[in-house]
Amino acid sequence: MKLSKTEEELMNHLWKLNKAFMKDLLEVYPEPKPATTTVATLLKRMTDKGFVGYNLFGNARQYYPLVKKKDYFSKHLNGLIKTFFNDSTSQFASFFAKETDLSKEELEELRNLIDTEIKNK
Amino acid sequence: MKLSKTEEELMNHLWKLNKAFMKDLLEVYPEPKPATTTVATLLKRMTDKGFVGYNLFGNARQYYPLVKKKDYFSKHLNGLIKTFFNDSTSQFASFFAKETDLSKEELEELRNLIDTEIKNK
DNA sequence: AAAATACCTCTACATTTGTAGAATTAAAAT
DNA sequence: ATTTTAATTCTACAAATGTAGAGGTATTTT
Repeated sequence: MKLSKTEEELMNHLWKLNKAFMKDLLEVYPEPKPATTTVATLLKRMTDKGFVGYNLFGNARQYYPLVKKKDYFSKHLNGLIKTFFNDSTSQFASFFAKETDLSKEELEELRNLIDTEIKNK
Repeated sequence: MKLSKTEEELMNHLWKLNKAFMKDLLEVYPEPKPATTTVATLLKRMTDKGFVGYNLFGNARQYYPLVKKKDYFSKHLNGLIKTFFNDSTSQFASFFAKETDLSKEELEELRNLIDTEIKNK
């Protein structure tokens, strides 16, 4: 199962907040904020899809993510890579290194990261 | 404008083939193949959205992509990065380096690529 | 030429998505 | 206790998506 674009956005807020009531979620939306019921609908759908859980406080709910961002994103990225790069991560990697607009500093940082990864293998 | 998931898949076939008639496109689908009309509908929608063009040969069309895979994908990836990494490419990069399952060899290759990129800056 | 093939457009329809009003309920504030 | 606030569920509806039948035309095959 997958989240839709708007659901993903909301999920992302939830990942940041970790735990949140409706109010908190509405707050992070920029103007013009969606209607409360809109967010409520989304949360309901996301709950049905198994991505969100909650604890009751009176009749209100404190929502929290049921999937880790990392996991969700990994799967996602793999889908992308599968679709666009014949399922080849390294093909994607080289695309990324070339086409992305990282600064020299960021690239150097990335290289260091990769070096560390290499040592751990 | 954006392509839907299924449209993307078809687009990807088109990128691979570069130029293709219906027949060619149907061929690349694994069993169970979709109905011809299904693919036709998709192609029509994609044409309307401006992602696909064609040349007439009799009443048949030879379709071709109007956007480069690279460009399409870049935009796409940026969307992802925006959604999940606070719009920070380098944050994504480090996620990628850590979470991806590249082999030592692939990582080394990637590092070399990055080195080259650094030199070009 | 007749038949078969390929492929197009139109139409259709169920699902999913984006958005939100109406009605309701529980908790908080006065 | 009454009003206000926050949040929920139900219902609704337009647009987008996935899928494909029906019907028509051009091209190729026999």
